[in-house]
Amino acid sequence: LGHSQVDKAASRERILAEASGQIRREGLESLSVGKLMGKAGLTHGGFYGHFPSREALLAEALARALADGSGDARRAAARQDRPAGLAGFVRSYLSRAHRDAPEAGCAIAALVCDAGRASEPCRAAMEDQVEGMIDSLQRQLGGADEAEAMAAVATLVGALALSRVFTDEKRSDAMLRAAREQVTAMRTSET
Amino acid sequence: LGHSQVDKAASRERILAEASGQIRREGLESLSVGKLMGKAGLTHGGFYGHFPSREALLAEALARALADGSGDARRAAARQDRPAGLAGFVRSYLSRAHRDAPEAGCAIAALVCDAGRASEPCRAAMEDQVEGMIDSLQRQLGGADEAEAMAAVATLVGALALSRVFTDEKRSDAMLRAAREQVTAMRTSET
DNA sequence: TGTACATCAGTGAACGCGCGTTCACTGATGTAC
DNA sequence: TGTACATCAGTGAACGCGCGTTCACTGATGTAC
Repeated sequence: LGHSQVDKAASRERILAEASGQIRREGLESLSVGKLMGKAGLTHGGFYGHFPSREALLAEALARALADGSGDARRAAARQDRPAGLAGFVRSYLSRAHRDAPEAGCAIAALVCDAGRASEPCRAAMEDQVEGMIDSLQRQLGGADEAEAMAAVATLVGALALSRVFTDEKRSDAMLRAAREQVTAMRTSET
Repeated sequence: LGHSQVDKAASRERILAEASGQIRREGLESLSVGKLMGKAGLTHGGFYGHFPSREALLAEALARALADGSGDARRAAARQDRPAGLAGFVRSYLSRAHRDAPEAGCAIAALVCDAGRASEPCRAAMEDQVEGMIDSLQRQLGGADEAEAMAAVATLVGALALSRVFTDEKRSDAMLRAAREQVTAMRTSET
Protein backbone atom coordinates (compact mmCIF):
# COMPACT_ATOMS: atom_id res chain seq x y z
CA LEU A 1 0.00 0.00 0.00
CA GLY A 2 1.74 3.12 -1.24
CA HIS A 3 1.92 6.15 0.99
CA SER A 4 4.02 8.48 -1.15
CA GLN A 5 2.90 11.66 -2.87
CA VAL A 6 3.24 9.99 -6.25
CA ASP A 7 1.01 7.18 -5.03
CA LYS A 8 -1.59 9.73 -3.92
CA ALA A 9 -1.64 11.36 -7.34
CA ALA A 10 -2.02 7.92 -8.90
CA SER A 11 -4.92 7.12 -6.52
CA ARG A 12 -6.69 10.34 -7.40
CA GLU A 13 -6.22 9.50 -11.04
CA ARG A 14 -7.68 6.01 -10.57
CA ILE A 15 -10.66 7.41 -8.66
CA LEU A 16 -11.39 9.98 -11.38
CA ALA A 17 -10.98 7.51 -14.23
CA GLU A 18 -13.25 5.00 -12.50
CA ALA A 19 -15.85 7.69 -11.77
CA SER A 20 -15.74 9.02 -15.31
CA GLY A 21 -16.54 5.53 -16.65
CA GLN A 22 -19.16 4.80 -13.99
CA ILE A 23 -21.27 7.89 -14.70
CA ARG A 24 -21.22 7.22 -18.43
CA ARG A 25 -22.19 3.59 -17.88
CA GLU A 26 -24.95 4.07 -15.31
CA GLY A 27 -25.67 7.76 -14.94
CA LEU A 28 -24.66 10.57 -12.61
CA GLU A 29 -26.80 9.34 -9.74
CA SER A 30 -25.26 5.87 -9.87
CA LEU A 31 -21.99 7.12 -8.47
CA SER A 32 -21.50 5.85 -4.90
CA VAL A 33 -18.47 6.89 -2.86
CA GLY A 34 -18.02 3.49 -1.20
CA LYS A 35 -18.28 1.42 -4.37
CA LEU A 36 -16.11 3.83 -6.29
CA MET A 37 -13.30 3.63 -3.73
CA GLY A 38 -13.59 -0.14 -3.74
CA LYS A 39 -13.10 -0.22 -7.51
CA ALA A 40 -10.10 2.06 -7.13
CA GLY A 41 -8.61 -0.43 -4.66
CA LEU A 42 -9.06 1.77 -1.59
CA THR A 43 -11.44 2.06 1.38
CA HIS A 44 -14.25 4.60 1.58
CA GLY A 45 -12.66 6.73 4.32
CA GLY A 46 -9.79 7.81 2.12
CA PHE A 47 -12.09 9.51 -0.34
CA TYR A 48 -12.15 12.79 1.54
CA GLY A 49 -8.39 13.11 1.28
CA HIS A 50 -8.93 13.53 -2.46
CA PHE A 51 -12.25 15.35 -2.86
CA PRO A 52 -14.27 17.57 -0.51
CA SER A 53 -17.58 15.86 -1.31
CA ARG A 54 -19.38 13.47 -3.64
CA GLU A 55 -20.87 16.47 -5.44
CA ALA A 56 -17.44 18.00 -6.07
CA LEU A 57 -16.15 14.72 -7.49
CA LEU A 58 -19.24 14.47 -9.67
CA ALA A 59 -18.50 17.78 -11.36
CA GLU A 60 -14.85 16.84 -11.90
CA ALA A 61 -15.72 13.34 -13.13
CA LEU A 62 -18.20 14.75 -15.61
CA ALA A 63 -15.62 17.23 -16.92
CA ARG A 64 -13.22 14.31 -17.30
CA ALA A 65 -15.84 12.16 -19.01
CA LEU A 66 -16.69 14.95 -21.44
CA ALA A 67 -13.02 15.53 -22.23
CA ASP A 68 -12.30 11.79 -22.63
CA GLY A 69 -15.31 10.90 -24.73
CA SER A 70 -16.63 13.76 -26.77
CA GLY A 71 -13.41 15.77 -26.66
CA ASP A 72 -11.19 13.02 -28.01
CA ALA A 73 -13.63 12.13 -30.74
CA ARG A 74 -14.04 15.73 -31.81
CA ARG A 75 -10.35 16.42 -31.82
CA ALA A 76 -9.73 13.36 -33.97
CA ALA A 77 -12.44 14.44 -36.36
CA ALA A 78 -11.10 18.01 -36.52
CA ARG A 79 -7.65 16.93 -37.65
CA GLN A 80 -7.38 18.19 -41.21
CA ASP A 81 -5.00 15.48 -42.30
CA ARG A 82 -7.39 12.69 -41.42
CA PRO A 83 -8.27 10.68 -44.54
CA ALA A 84 -12.03 10.57 -44.17
CA GLY A 85 -12.81 13.78 -42.20
CA LEU A 86 -16.50 14.09 -41.39
CA ALA A 87 -17.37 10.68 -42.76
CA GLY A 88 -14.70 9.09 -40.59
CA PHE A 89 -15.91 10.87 -37.49
CA VAL A 90 -19.52 9.94 -38.14
CA ARG A 91 -18.57 6.33 -38.79
CA SER A 92 -16.73 6.03 -35.51
CA TYR A 93 -19.31 8.03 -33.54
CA LEU A 94 -22.15 5.84 -34.79
CA SER A 95 -20.20 2.59 -34.60
CA ARG A 96 -21.20 -0.55 -32.69
CA ALA A 97 -18.00 -0.21 -30.68
CA HIS A 98 -19.05 3.24 -29.47
CA ARG A 99 -22.60 2.08 -28.73
CA ASP A 100 -21.38 -0.94 -26.77
CA ALA A 101 -18.83 0.94 -24.65
CA PRO A 102 -20.62 3.96 -23.21
CA GLU A 103 -18.12 4.10 -20.33
CA ALA A 104 -15.41 5.04 -22.82
CA GLY A 105 -17.57 7.04 -25.21
CA CYS A 106 -19.31 10.36 -25.69
CA ALA A 107 -20.59 11.68 -22.37
CA ILE A 108 -23.11 13.91 -24.12
CA ALA A 109 -24.98 10.94 -25.57
CA ALA A 110 -24.62 8.98 -22.33
CA LEU A 111 -25.91 11.78 -20.11
CA VAL A 112 -28.14 14.19 -22.10
CA CYS A 113 -31.11 13.47 -19.90
CA ASP A 114 -29.18 13.56 -16.63
CA ALA A 115 -27.59 16.89 -17.53
CA GLY A 116 -30.74 18.98 -17.23
CA ARG A 117 -31.39 17.60 -13.74
CA ALA A 118 -27.81 18.00 -12.48
CA SER A 119 -26.12 20.75 -10.45
CA GLU A 120 -25.19 24.00 -12.15
CA PRO A 121 -21.46 23.16 -12.67
CA CYS A 122 -22.36 19.82 -14.28
CA ARG A 123 -24.91 21.42 -16.52
CA ALA A 124 -22.53 24.19 -17.57
CA ALA A 125 -19.78 21.68 -18.39
CA MET A 126 -22.19 19.72 -20.55
CA GLU A 127 -23.44 22.87 -22.27
CA ASP A 128 -19.90 23.90 -23.20
CA GLN A 129 -19.18 20.52 -24.66
CA VAL A 130 -22.35 20.60 -26.78
CA GLU A 131 -21.33 23.99 -28.15
CA GLY A 132 -17.91 22.55 -28.90
CA MET A 133 -19.41 19.66 -30.79
CA ILE A 134 -21.58 22.04 -32.83
CA ASP A 135 -18.53 24.17 -33.74
CA SER A 136 -16.54 21.12 -34.67
CA LEU A 137 -19.27 19.75 -36.90
CA GLN A 138 -19.86 23.09 -38.55
CA ARG A 139 -16.19 23.17 -39.56
CA GLN A 140 -16.38 19.55 -40.75
CA LEU A 141 -19.46 20.28 -42.79
CA GLY A 142 -17.36 22.74 -44.73
CA GLY A 143 -18.84 26.12 -43.87
CA ALA A 144 -22.45 25.06 -43.59
CA ASP A 145 -24.57 27.37 -41.50
CA GLU A 146 -24.77 26.68 -37.78
CA ALA A 147 -28.33 25.38 -37.98
CA GLU A 148 -27.18 22.44 -40.07
CA ALA A 149 -24.42 21.64 -37.61
CA MET A 150 -26.94 21.77 -34.76
CA ALA A 151 -29.29 19.41 -36.53
CA ALA A 152 -26.39 17.06 -37.23
CA VAL A 153 -25.44 17.03 -33.54
CA ALA A 154 -29.05 16.30 -32.59
CA THR A 155 -29.13 13.40 -35.04
CA LEU A 156 -25.80 11.96 -33.87
CA VAL A 157 -26.56 12.22 -30.16
CA GLY A 158 -30.16 11.08 -30.55
CA ALA A 159 -29.25 8.08 -32.67
CA LEU A 160 -26.48 6.88 -30.36
CA ALA A 161 -28.68 7.24 -27.27
CA LEU A 162 -31.60 5.51 -28.99
CA SER A 163 -29.40 2.71 -30.33
CA ARG A 164 -28.68 1.83 -26.69
CA VAL A 165 -32.37 1.39 -25.94
CA PHE A 166 -32.92 -1.44 -28.42
CA THR A 167 -32.47 -4.98 -27.16
CA ASP A 168 -32.67 -6.34 -30.70
CA GLU A 169 -29.22 -5.72 -32.09
CA LYS A 170 -30.45 -5.58 -35.67
CA ARG A 171 -32.80 -2.71 -34.88
CA SER A 172 -30.03 -0.98 -32.97
CA ASP A 173 -27.66 -1.35 -35.92
CA ALA A 174 -30.36 -0.04 -38.25
CA MET A 175 -30.73 3.09 -36.14
CA LEU A 176 -26.99 3.77 -36.30
CA ARG A 177 -26.92 3.15 -40.05
CA ALA A 178 -29.91 5.41 -40.71
CA ALA A 179 -28.36 8.34 -38.84
CA ARG A 180 -24.98 7.75 -40.49
CA GLU A 181 -26.57 7.97 -43.92
CA GLN A 182 -28.46 11.13 -43.08
CA VAL A 183 -25.53 13.04 -41.57
CA THR A 184 -23.15 11.94 -44.32
CA ALA A 185 -25.69 13.05 -46.94
CA MET A 186 -25.72 16.52 -45.41
CA ARG A 187 -22.14 17.06 -46.53
CA THR A 188 -22.68 15.65 -49.98
CA SER A 189 -25.60 17.98 -50.62
CA GLU A 190 -23.49 20.91 -49.40
CA THR A 191 -20.23 20.50 -51.33
CA LEU B 1 -60.69 11.14 3.71
CA GLY B 2 -62.47 8.86 1.32
CA HIS B 3 -62.62 5.15 2.08
CA SER B 4 -64.84 3.93 -0.75
CA GLN B 5 -63.82 1.77 -3.68
CA VAL B 6 -64.27 4.72 -6.01
CA ASP B 7 -61.95 6.73 -3.82
CA LYS B 8 -59.35 3.97 -4.00
CA ALA B 9 -59.44 3.97 -7.79
CA ALA B 10 -59.07 7.75 -7.74
CA SER B 11 -56.10 7.47 -5.37
CA ARG B 12 -54.39 4.94 -7.61
CA GLU B 13 -54.98 7.28 -10.52
CA ARG B 14 -53.47 10.23 -8.67
CA ILE B 15 -50.43 8.17 -7.66
CA LEU B 16 -49.83 7.02 -11.23
CA ALA B 17 -50.34 10.46 -12.74
CA GLU B 18 -47.98 12.01 -10.21
CA ALA B 19 -45.37 9.28 -10.80
CA SER B 20 -45.64 9.60 -14.56
CA GLY B 21 -44.87 13.32 -14.31
CA GLN B 22 -42.14 12.88 -11.71
CA ILE B 23 -40.08 10.40 -13.74
CA ARG B 24 -40.27 12.60 -16.83
CA ARG B 25 -39.25 15.66 -14.83
CA GLU B 26 -36.38 14.17 -12.82
CA GLY B 27 -35.68 10.66 -14.08
CA LEU B 28 -36.64 7.12 -13.13
CA GLU B 29 -34.37 7.03 -10.10
CA SER B 30 -35.87 10.21 -8.67
CA LEU B 31 -39.11 8.45 -7.81
CA SER B 32 -39.43 8.07 -4.03
CA VAL B 33 -42.39 6.22 -2.50
CA GLY B 34 -42.72 8.59 0.45
CA LYS B 35 -42.58 11.83 -1.53
CA LEU B 36 -44.86 10.44 -4.20
CA MET B 37 -47.57 9.52 -1.69
CA GLY B 38 -47.22 12.94 -0.13
CA LYS B 39 -47.85 14.60 -3.48
CA ALA B 40 -50.86 12.35 -3.99
CA GLY B 41 -52.23 13.55 -0.63
CA LEU B 42 -51.69 10.24 1.19
CA THR B 43 -49.20 8.75 3.65
CA HIS B 44 -46.42 6.37 2.64
CA GLY B 45 -47.90 3.26 4.28
CA GLY B 46 -50.89 3.22 1.95
CA PHE B 47 -48.70 2.74 -1.09
CA TYR B 48 -48.61 -1.05 -0.78
CA GLY B 49 -52.37 -1.25 -1.02
CA HIS B 50 -52.00 -0.03 -4.59
CA PHE B 51 -48.70 -1.48 -5.86
CA PRO B 52 -46.60 -4.46 -4.77
CA SER B 53 -43.31 -2.53 -4.88
CA ARG B 54 -41.59 0.63 -6.06
CA GLU B 55 -40.18 -1.32 -9.01
CA ALA B 56 -43.66 -2.45 -10.10
CA LEU B 57 -44.98 1.10 -9.93
CA LEU B 58 -41.96 2.27 -11.92
CA ALA B 59 -42.82 0.00 -14.83
CA GLU B 60 -46.47 1.05 -14.76
CA ALA B 61 -45.63 4.74 -14.42
CA LEU B 62 -43.25 4.55 -17.37
CA ALA B 63 -45.91 2.84 -19.50
CA ARG B 64 -48.29 5.62 -18.50
CA ALA B 65 -45.72 8.32 -19.23
CA LEU B 66 -45.01 6.83 -22.66
CA ALA B 67 -48.71 6.63 -23.46
CA ASP B 68 -49.40 10.17 -22.21
CA GLY B 69 -46.47 11.89 -23.84
CA SER B 70 -45.24 10.21 -26.96
CA GLY B 71 -48.47 8.30 -27.62
CA ASP B 72 -50.72 11.33 -27.55
CA ALA B 73 -48.39 13.31 -29.74
CA ARG B 74 -48.05 10.51 -32.26
CA ARG B 75 -51.77 9.85 -32.41
CA ALA B 76 -52.43 13.54 -33.01
CA ALA B 77 -49.85 13.57 -35.77
CA ALA B 78 -51.26 10.43 -37.36
CA ARG B 79 -54.73 11.87 -37.75
CA GLN B 80 -55.19 12.26 -41.50
CA ASP B 81 -57.53 15.21 -41.23
CA ARG B 82 -55.08 17.34 -39.35
CA PRO B 83 -54.26 20.47 -41.34
CA ALA B 84 -50.49 20.41 -41.15
CA GLY B 85 -49.69 16.69 -40.81
CA LEU B 86 -45.98 16.07 -40.31
CA ALA B 87 -45.12 19.76 -40.13
CA GLY B 88 -47.68 20.25 -37.39
CA PHE B 89 -46.38 17.34 -35.39
CA VAL B 90 -42.80 18.49 -35.74
CA ARG B 91 -43.73 22.03 -34.77
CA SER B 92 -45.45 20.90 -31.59
CA TYR B 93 -42.81 18.27 -30.76
CA LEU B 94 -40.01 20.80 -31.07
CA SER B 95 -41.92 23.65 -29.44
CA ARG B 96 -40.81 25.69 -26.43
CA ALA B 97 -43.91 24.50 -24.61
CA HIS B 98 -42.85 20.88 -25.03
CA ARG B 99 -39.27 21.64 -24.01
CA ASP B 100 -40.37 23.54 -20.90
CA ALA B 101 -42.85 20.92 -19.69
CA PRO B 102 -41.04 17.57 -19.74
CA GLU B 103 -43.42 16.22 -17.09
CA ALA B 104 -46.23 16.39 -19.62
CA GLY B 105 -44.20 15.61 -22.74
CA CYS B 106 -42.52 12.82 -24.64
CA ALA B 107 -41.11 10.23 -22.27
CA ILE B 108 -38.68 8.99 -24.90
CA ALA B 109 -36.85 12.30 -25.01
CA ALA B 110 -37.05 12.70 -21.24
CA LEU B 111 -35.71 9.22 -20.48
CA VAL B 112 -33.58 7.93 -23.39
CA CYS B 113 -30.50 7.67 -21.21
CA ASP B 114 -32.30 6.17 -18.22
CA ALA B 115 -33.95 3.53 -20.39
CA GLY B 116 -30.83 1.55 -21.13
CA ARG B 117 -30.02 1.30 -17.41
CA ALA B 118 -33.54 0.38 -16.30
CA SER B 119 -35.18 -2.98 -15.56
CA GLU B 120 -36.20 -5.21 -18.44
CA PRO B 121 -39.95 -4.26 -18.40
CA CYS B 122 -39.09 -0.56 -18.47
CA ARG B 123 -36.64 -1.02 -21.27
CA ALA B 124 -39.08 -3.10 -23.31
CA ALA B 125 -41.83 -0.51 -22.90
CA MET B 126 -39.51 2.20 -24.10
CA GLU B 127 -38.35 0.09 -27.03
CA ASP B 128 -41.94 -0.48 -28.18
CA GLN B 129 -42.69 3.20 -28.04
CA VAL B 130 -39.61 4.05 -30.10
CA GLU B 131 -40.71 1.54 -32.74
CA GLY B 132 -44.15 3.14 -32.67
CA MET B 133 -42.70 6.58 -33.21
CA ILE B 134 -40.64 5.29 -36.15
CA ASP B 135 -43.74 3.73 -37.75
CA SER B 136 -45.74 6.88 -37.22
CA LEU B 137 -43.08 9.08 -38.76
CA GLN B 138 -42.61 6.76 -41.69
CA ARG B 139 -46.32 7.09 -42.50
CA GLN B 140 -46.14 10.86 -42.04
CA LEU B 141 -43.13 11.10 -44.33
CA GLY B 142 -45.33 9.68 -47.06
CA GLY B 143 -43.85 6.29 -47.77
CA ALA B 144 -40.22 7.16 -47.20
CA ASP B 145 -38.05 4.18 -46.37
CA GLU B 146 -37.69 3.24 -42.72
CA ALA B 147 -34.13 4.53 -42.50
CA GLU B 148 -35.32 8.05 -43.08
CA ALA B 149 -37.99 7.72 -40.41
CA MET B 150 -35.38 6.40 -37.99
CA ALA B 151 -33.06 9.32 -38.70
CA ALA B 152 -35.97 11.72 -38.22
CA VAL B 153 -36.78 10.17 -34.83
CA ALA B 154 -33.12 10.47 -33.80
CA THR B 155 -33.11 14.13 -34.79
CA LEU B 156 -36.37 14.91 -32.99
CA VAL B 157 -35.48 13.10 -29.77
CA GLY B 158 -31.88 14.33 -29.80
CA ALA B 159 -32.84 17.95 -30.40
CA LEU B 160 -35.51 18.02 -27.69
CA ALA B 161 -33.20 16.40 -25.13
CA LEU B 162 -30.32 18.73 -26.07
CA SER B 163 -32.56 21.81 -26.01
CA ARG B 164 -33.12 21.07 -22.32
CA VAL B 165 -29.39 21.18 -21.59
CA PHE B 166 -28.92 24.81 -22.64
CA THR B 167 -29.27 27.47 -19.98
CA ASP B 168 -29.20 30.18 -22.62
CA GLU B 169 -32.73 30.19 -24.02
CA LYS B 170 -31.65 31.60 -27.37
CA ARG B 171 -29.28 28.67 -27.94
CA SER B 172 -31.99 26.29 -26.86
CA ASP B 173 -34.48 27.85 -29.26
CA ALA B 174 -31.89 27.69 -32.04
CA MET B 175 -31.46 23.94 -31.46
CA LEU B 176 -35.21 23.37 -31.76
CA ARG B 177 -35.44 25.51 -34.90
CA ALA B 178 -32.48 23.78 -36.56
CA ALA B 179 -33.99 20.34 -36.06
CA ARG B 180 -37.43 21.52 -37.16
CA GLU B 181 -35.98 22.80 -40.42
CA GLN B 182 -34.08 19.59 -41.06
CA VAL B 183 -36.97 17.20 -40.42
CA THR B 184 -39.44 19.34 -42.33
CA ALA B 185 -37.02 19.47 -45.28
CA MET B 186 -36.97 15.67 -45.37
CA ARG B 187 -40.58 15.62 -46.45
CA THR B 188 -40.15 18.37 -49.00
CA SER B 189 -37.29 16.55 -50.70
CA GLU B 190 -39.39 13.35 -50.74
CA THR B 191 -42.70 14.53 -52.16
C1' DT C 1 25.36 7.83 5.01
C1' DG C 2 22.47 6.94 9.11
C1' DT C 3 19.10 8.05 12.59
C1' DA C 4 14.83 10.72 14.72
C1' DC C 5 10.72 12.60 13.77
C1' DA C 6 6.90 15.31 11.57
C1' DT C 7 3.83 14.55 7.85
C1' DC C 8 0.18 12.57 5.79
C1' DA C 9 -2.13 8.57 2.61
C1' DG C 10 -4.99 5.29 3.72
C1' DT C 11 -7.92 2.48 7.33
C1' DG C 12 -12.18 1.14 9.41
C1' DA C 13 -15.57 2.03 13.12
C1' DA C 14 -19.14 5.16 13.90
C1' DC C 15 -22.62 8.88 12.94
C1' DG C 16 -27.23 10.58 11.22
C1' DC C 17 -30.32 10.27 7.50
C1' DG C 18 -33.62 8.88 4.08
C1' DC C 19 -35.03 5.05 1.81
C1' DG C 20 -38.35 0.85 0.74
C1' DT C 21 -41.07 -2.06 3.23
C1' DT C 22 -44.04 -4.16 7.12
C1' DC C 23 -47.67 -4.19 10.30
C1' DA C 24 -51.02 -3.37 14.04
C1' DC C 25 -54.39 -0.20 14.09
C1' DT C 26 -58.57 3.19 12.91
C1' DG C 27 -62.66 4.35 11.18
C1' DA C 28 -65.53 4.96 6.93
C1' DT C 29 -68.00 1.89 3.69
C1' DG C 30 -71.30 -1.06 2.14
C1' DT C 31 -73.74 -5.35 2.84
C1' DA C 32 -76.87 -8.74 5.35
C1' DC C 33 -80.79 -8.93 7.97
C1' DT D 1 -85.87 1.93 6.01
C1' DG D 2 -82.88 0.97 10.03
C1' DT D 3 -79.35 -1.50 12.56
C1' DA D 4 -75.05 -4.78 13.20
C1' DC D 5 -70.99 -6.09 11.40
C1' DA D 6 -67.28 -7.62 8.08
C1' DT D 7 -64.37 -5.36 4.87
C1' DC D 8 -60.74 -2.67 3.69
C1' DA D 9 -58.53 2.30 2.40
C1' DG D 10 -55.59 4.81 4.68
C1' DT D 11 -52.47 5.85 9.04
C1' DG D 12 -48.11 6.19 11.31
C1' DA D 13 -44.61 3.83 14.15
C1' DA D 14 -41.03 0.70 13.37
C1' DC D 15 -37.61 -2.25 10.78
C1' DG D 16 -33.12 -3.03 8.31
C1' DC D 17 -30.17 -1.12 4.97
C1' DG D 18 -26.99 1.62 2.30
C1' DC D 19 -25.65 6.05 1.82
C1' DG D 20 -22.33 10.36 2.51
C1' DT D 21 -19.51 11.98 5.89
C1' DT D 22 -16.38 12.23 10.18
C1' DC D 23 -12.60 10.95 12.91
C1' DA D 24 -9.12 8.66 15.83
C1' DC D 25 -5.76 5.84 14.39
C1' DT D 26 -1.64 3.33 11.73
C1' DG D 27 2.38 3.06 9.49
C1' DA D 28 5.09 4.37 5.28
C1' DT D 29 7.37 8.56 3.55
C1' DG D 30 10.66 11.93 3.26
C1' DT D 31 13.12 15.56 5.60
C1' DA D 32 16.31 17.65 9.19
C1' DC D 33 20.36 16.81 11.48
